[in-house]
Amino acid sequence: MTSASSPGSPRKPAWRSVSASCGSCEGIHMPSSAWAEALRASRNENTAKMKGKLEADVRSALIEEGKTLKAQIADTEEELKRVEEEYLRLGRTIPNYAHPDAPLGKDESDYTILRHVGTPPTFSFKAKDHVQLGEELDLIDFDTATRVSGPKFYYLKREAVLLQMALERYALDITLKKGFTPFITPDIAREEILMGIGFNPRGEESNIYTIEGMDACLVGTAEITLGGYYAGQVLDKKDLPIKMSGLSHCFRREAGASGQYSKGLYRVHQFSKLELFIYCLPEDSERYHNEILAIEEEIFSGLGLAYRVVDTCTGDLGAPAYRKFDIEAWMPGRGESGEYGEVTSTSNCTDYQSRSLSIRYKDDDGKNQHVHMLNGTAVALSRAIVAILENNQNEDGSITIPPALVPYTGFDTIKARS
RNA sequence: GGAGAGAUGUCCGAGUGGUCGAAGGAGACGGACUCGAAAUCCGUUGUACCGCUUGCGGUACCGAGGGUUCGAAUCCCUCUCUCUCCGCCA
Repeated sequence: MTSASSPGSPRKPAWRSVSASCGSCEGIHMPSSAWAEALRASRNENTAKMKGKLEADVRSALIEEGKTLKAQIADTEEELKRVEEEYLRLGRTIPNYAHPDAPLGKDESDYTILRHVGTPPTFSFKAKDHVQLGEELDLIDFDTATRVSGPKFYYLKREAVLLQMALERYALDITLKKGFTPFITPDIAREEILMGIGFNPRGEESNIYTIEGMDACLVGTAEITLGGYYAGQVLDKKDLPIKMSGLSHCFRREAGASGQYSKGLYRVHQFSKLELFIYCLPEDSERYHNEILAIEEEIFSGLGLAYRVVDTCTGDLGAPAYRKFDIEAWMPGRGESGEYGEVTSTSNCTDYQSRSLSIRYKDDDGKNQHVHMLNGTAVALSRAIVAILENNQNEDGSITIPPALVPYTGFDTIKARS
């Protein structure tokens, strides 16, 4: 399903955590559409015979023939529609290939750590987690949000509001310097777009909120709205790459997710995120994947946070992803005495999404080819706030603002409340 | 939200049931004329998919989706968008 510009062979879908086949369905689908086309050709031929003046009995014979054809076409098209739906449904269960260098493995424990950057801070006192910090400094109110909206919602208050906005602008400015066009996207998208990007909006395990009475969902990420932007279009080769940087709210059902590792702001139903998205030529996608990762690293190292870069294993890749890198920032309040927690994720989806969304460009021979599509987190605000609060806490209960954010916040410390 | 008008190819624009993939014009490209250019004249010029294959054949596409009919750009229904007027609103 893809062409990789990399040594070695792409990992076959067999290495993924799913199995699927629609070969048998294809064997029915192709002949059906050819037969429907042949019948339509007969109908058009029949129609063409009736153009001039005709004897009455010749005309009525042709009309009778047309009626027969009409019935056959109706039957065939009904069958074709049924087969086509099944074909597409099965097709969506087939994941992308995986990059030859992606680590082979079954689940998230089989990742490869590519590098560690920065040193986790040490504290001469017992470090608090962001939930406690947020409460003591009156920055985050989970309890009221639970009463007003439900569990896993939160109010940001006071300096936390300014901190979030500062982070947004700090990250946006970096992406602007890298040539990304800024967007604020809709927070709702049609189901067909969700499915084209590779999300399943329906079903028990879906992480997506659907909207009653509409064929639309709340987006879980701006990847959906940025990736849907050019759905159905043929792009000019000279306009590639297209680099977008989109801010949106993100809504996730997170059914069943709870416990120590999901506490506080780490896993919530609603957060804001600045997402990077690139449409490019197939031969360039690997290079741009590394570029997105480099921007993510620049954003997080610029905040003075220690992090590691993870190369996700084949079994833990989402269906559209050919390769995925995560950045995990050190979070002192996580686990017993601090652990790494995911703050960004960037995927090269090659032509997987562009095939289902039909996003193409005209190559030098005038043939339409599918573009490659990549996405990555610039900054997920809620998780960045977790990392900043926990890493920059002081013994007196105050929080030091990372110097890179001070021009945006206008203050350098969140003072302890007495 | 209410009333009315509209949506046709790169653009403008004709087309109210079969001879329409679609007149005419503009633009673009090729050619003639010219030392060259302009003007003029002649010709070519939509997209996607499929099959043989460098040309031809087939199918689909006149805002989108459904319907009527042997046959739909054309008739009917629904929706979307644009314009005008009224109402409402950040």
